[in-house]
Amino acid sequence: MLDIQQLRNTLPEVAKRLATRGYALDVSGFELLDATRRRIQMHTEELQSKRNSLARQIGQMKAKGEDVTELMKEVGGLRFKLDTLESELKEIQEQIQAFMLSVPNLPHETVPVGATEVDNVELRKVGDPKVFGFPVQDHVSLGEGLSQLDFAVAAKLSGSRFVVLRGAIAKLHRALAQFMLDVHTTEHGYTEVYVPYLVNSASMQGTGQLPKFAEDLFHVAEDDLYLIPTAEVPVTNLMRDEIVPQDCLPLKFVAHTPCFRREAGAAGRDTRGMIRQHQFDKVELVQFAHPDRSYEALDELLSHAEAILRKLDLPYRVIALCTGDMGFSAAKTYDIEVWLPAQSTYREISSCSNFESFQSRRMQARMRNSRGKPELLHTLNGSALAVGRTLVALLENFQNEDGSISIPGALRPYMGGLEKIAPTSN
RNA sequence: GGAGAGGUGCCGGAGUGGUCGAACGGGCUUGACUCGAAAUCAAGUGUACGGUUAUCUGUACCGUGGGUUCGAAUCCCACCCUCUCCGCCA
Repeated sequence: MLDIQQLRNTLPEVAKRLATRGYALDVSGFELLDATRRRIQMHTEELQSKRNSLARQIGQMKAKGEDVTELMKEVGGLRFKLDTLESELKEIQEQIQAFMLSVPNLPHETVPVGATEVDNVELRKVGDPKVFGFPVQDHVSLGEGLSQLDFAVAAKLSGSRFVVLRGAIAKLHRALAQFMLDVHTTEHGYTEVYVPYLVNSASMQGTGQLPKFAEDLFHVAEDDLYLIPTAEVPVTNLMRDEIVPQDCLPLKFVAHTPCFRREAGAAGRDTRGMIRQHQFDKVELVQFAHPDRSYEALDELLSHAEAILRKLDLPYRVIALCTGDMGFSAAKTYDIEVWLPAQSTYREISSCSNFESFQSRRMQARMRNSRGKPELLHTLNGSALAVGRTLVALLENFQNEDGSISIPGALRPYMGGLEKIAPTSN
């Protein structure tokens, strides 16, 4: 949520910046709404003030045993008018709140301006795509060839966009998550947290999934709880309605969780394989930063995600998303894309964003600043990494001609020393 | 799931219809004392939204949402959460 003061005071500039991400701010609609609100609010508060002072007088006079029928009559006359005004005020404030919740974040000034992903800017490529001396297979045929990746049985259990892993590949999947958690906690200074996978609507609103993106979420109607689409939701909401001392910043958390997404708008996209599933695991980094230092924190967080790919010897590139391609809540986003040889392309494996105060304003996540006043802090997060897609990348990049998979050195300690996954591996 | 207790400011904790935005204590800030610190003393210290603007001022907020009343932290209703006991249970 944007700062409503900023909207009032610099409406044309805000509209212009939002236009760069393809969002048409309803300027006149907002102006009308806000002007109406102001008029009703002033009128309401004036009458409330009058009522309060009369009520106070009645109390004082009654205490002295004086007659109050005149005053009672006067205050009674206010009542109907006040009831009407108060409900009008409430309604318009709800409208303004709904409006504010629907406006996306302002792009940071360093974000490249553009309409779609073709305008994204590649910042760097790291590692060279390996040249294979044989026809490469994709992860589906590799995994099914090893009888360790099973989409058919998953469809029987749950439908499309699910997978069952078996044997060494299931273990490799687990190893990846353990490895990532260990690197972030021991080398990058993150505190590991274990969090609920079901959250309430206030949490979803805090990070921006609600109210606009309900169709992307799995909702348990009976309990009005949502399955988390990313650990960002529960971990960021740890600080909802909290005020922390500024010297404890930055707060850095890492969590490994499953993520659940309905993929409602993705019909027909990435239907083959593990790229786009209803359920996948992710190791997520979340930082709460001082507002003056959140962009340093973003660079740092990005480097933490990259570190995993470097340690795994996976070729990747880093992309700065353009204004039109960024998510609703982000002020600036870097994507990391990993090389997938079977598709001869880079595919997203991480997304690292600074949300500035967009989420913290919704959540009222604050710090006490040097003047002793509460001030919104900045929130950041990034995948480090999406476990399922990392598994895909490993299978494809470390495949051998015989269909076996070599295991990168960094993961062998987590695989009981196993160097290669062959059809018989468990 | 059943029974009981409770949810108040940064924290602890008073407050059962009227000047309560809220006693008291702690914390924090500033000042005094001190070479400095501690201790002590004094003063200050909620959030949000308006109006006016270096000031001052109005309104709202005591788990959430309704209701009663001239007036609600205080009374009524519903819901949420926490704790204790019982039941159940990975």
